[in-house]
Amino acid sequence: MNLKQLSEHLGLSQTTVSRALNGYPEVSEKTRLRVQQAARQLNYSPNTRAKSLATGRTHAIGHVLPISASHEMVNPVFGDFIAGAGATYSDHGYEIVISLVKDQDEAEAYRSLHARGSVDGIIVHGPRMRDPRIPLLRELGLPFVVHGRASDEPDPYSWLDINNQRAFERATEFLLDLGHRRIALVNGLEFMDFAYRRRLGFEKALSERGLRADPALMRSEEMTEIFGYRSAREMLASDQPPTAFLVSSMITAIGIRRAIHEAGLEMGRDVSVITHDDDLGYLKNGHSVPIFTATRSSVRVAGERAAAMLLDCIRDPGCVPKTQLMEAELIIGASTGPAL
Amino acid sequence: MNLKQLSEHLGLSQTTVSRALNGYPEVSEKTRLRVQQAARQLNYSPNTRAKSLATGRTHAIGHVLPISASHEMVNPVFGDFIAGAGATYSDHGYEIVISLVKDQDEAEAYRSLHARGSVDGIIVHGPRMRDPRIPLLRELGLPFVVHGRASDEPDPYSWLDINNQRAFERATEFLLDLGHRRIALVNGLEFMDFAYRRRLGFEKALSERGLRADPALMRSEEMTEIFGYRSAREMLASDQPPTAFLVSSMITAIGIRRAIHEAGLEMGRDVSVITHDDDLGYLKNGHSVPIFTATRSSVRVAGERAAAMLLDCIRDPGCVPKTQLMEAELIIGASTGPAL
DNA sequence: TTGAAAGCGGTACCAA
DNA sequence: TTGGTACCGCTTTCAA
Repeated sequence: MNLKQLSEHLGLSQTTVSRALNGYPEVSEKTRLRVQQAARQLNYSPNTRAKSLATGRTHAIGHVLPISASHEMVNPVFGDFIAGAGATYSDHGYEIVISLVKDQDEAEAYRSLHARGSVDGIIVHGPRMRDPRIPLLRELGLPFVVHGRASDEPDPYSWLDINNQRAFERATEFLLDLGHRRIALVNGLEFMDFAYRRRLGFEKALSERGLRADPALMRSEEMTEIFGYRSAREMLASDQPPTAFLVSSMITAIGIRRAIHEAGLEMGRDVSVITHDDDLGYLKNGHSVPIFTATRSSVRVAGERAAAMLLDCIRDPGCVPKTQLMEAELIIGASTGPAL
Repeated sequence: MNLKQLSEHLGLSQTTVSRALNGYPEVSEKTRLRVQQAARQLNYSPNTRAKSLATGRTHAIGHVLPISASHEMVNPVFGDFIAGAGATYSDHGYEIVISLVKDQDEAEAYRSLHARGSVDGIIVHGPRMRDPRIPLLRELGLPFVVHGRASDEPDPYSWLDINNQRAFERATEFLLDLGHRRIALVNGLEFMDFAYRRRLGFEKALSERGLRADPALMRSEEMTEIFGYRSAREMLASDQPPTAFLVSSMITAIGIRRAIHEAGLEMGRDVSVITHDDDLGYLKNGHSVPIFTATRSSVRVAGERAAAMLLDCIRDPGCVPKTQLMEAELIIGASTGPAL
């Protein structure tokens, strides 16, 4: 059922039917009602492709995911982020288009997404400290919101970020308060902005107590499980093993748990582990309660908000860049969820 | 840059340029080369919306994710599945459209996706044992492949599934071999097909040793963390606590680990845990090695294959339904990844 | 081997 | 308040 068929069925012109369905004021209430009813009854939905060709709006948002050639896995927080964003989009009649792109030809992906006219706007995931995608998108004139930040980007742009620095600062302070002095930082690649900021927070907390970060206890790589396993195994085998681990990813934490286990140690008793992106934390010194920094539900909320920012920005093309910094829910000594 | 501009620039008709770019044989090699070069140079990409309006093909695949109103979280395996599917799609010039849908109005979502003409085919996620989506999609004539199966569906349809029954059967056998007799099954909702099959496997392994599943050790609910926590806490506090847990989701396993920890027990020493969907398993009886059923990378491969099946099915509209059963990589006593 | 022109299914301007 | 019609950017038939 298309517009032509519907209008013939009603004995009206396509114009009138289109107007009635899209809420234009110049159509009489009587006809509008008749048209709406018929549309519902005959199960008419306008063809999105035709609509976007005519209007120049696609009503679709692109999410471009860089996939590193080496491990090809998607960051697990992505699912929660997209769930939040998707809820906002569908409230406003937008679709999500996902583009998985090998990181070497990312710029090309944005260019082509724009040239082919398949999206009205873009959410940028996984920003680097200096990220060429930002000037590129600006040049293309394609509205975008960055999930995260690019510290070295001089010009303003819209972003929404978790306060990574503060989260790791607080987690470090917390471990210091418990008496830990040898705290390991198992971080992501530090050209990624979030990882850079997390290290800043870690170092800041230490230096404010007059301590210095020990390079032997700091690792930075792509956040795989094997990386966590190797890092923890090496550090635990050293002369001065860490008493606590601060970890950037739940996947990496799996490897760390395994190394701890293989070393004959017990988490929470012999070694403490705090993980970003929602995993169960284990603390020594009598603290058997879970610790998170950044829960899955807060990632979802981040998705909702980023999507709302982007839609605003699409609606008002002259809008000035907006920014939003969310504090991570660092839950210490509390429960993991509602109504426990 | 659109086709008209490009053709004017070349002094050719739109027809010829279109033919040259789409590999039609009737255009001379000389013009084809000239056209291709100009297209590259001027950064021309055909507008997807116009193209799909003209051809009736959208070159987009829909992935509809049912979101339960209660917890609104996306199953974490989805990210890996979509990564695999996306790789296959982009090799063939297809886009992914994600639709997040509250489970009550799912049927409507498929209808509208079809009526609005936004996809050429659909991957169905999270099938129930009897799933109304399958007859619906058949009726709509929209090509689809089910990720999973619907046991009660009488007519043939295309699916790709992990052998859930066999995976849980093997994991149960393994625990029985280690001497476990009180094994808990913490399962997903059993109207979901995968959960039903996992229980079958669990029960089969027990009954083949002349044992019967103890209802007190079997739970089935939506796979949240809190569900895992509560289930494990209750069972561990009973007169006859389990010595091992077989768990359907890495998220639920987080709650179980927490309950074990709070009970003053240690995983791998006092209690064994084996989790589906890639998490670290902890085994008592001297087995400190990791155990998985269904790794993240196998989920990725499942995505690749399901996508390939769907594309086949779109290319050949008269194709008969195809099916594919993948054995879960049940890794016991082996390493978690390559080159450990 | 090339081009003109009629769609694909809508929207939106202009006229009635 | 309604309808005719030109377009949006591409494909495809038919004619040259």
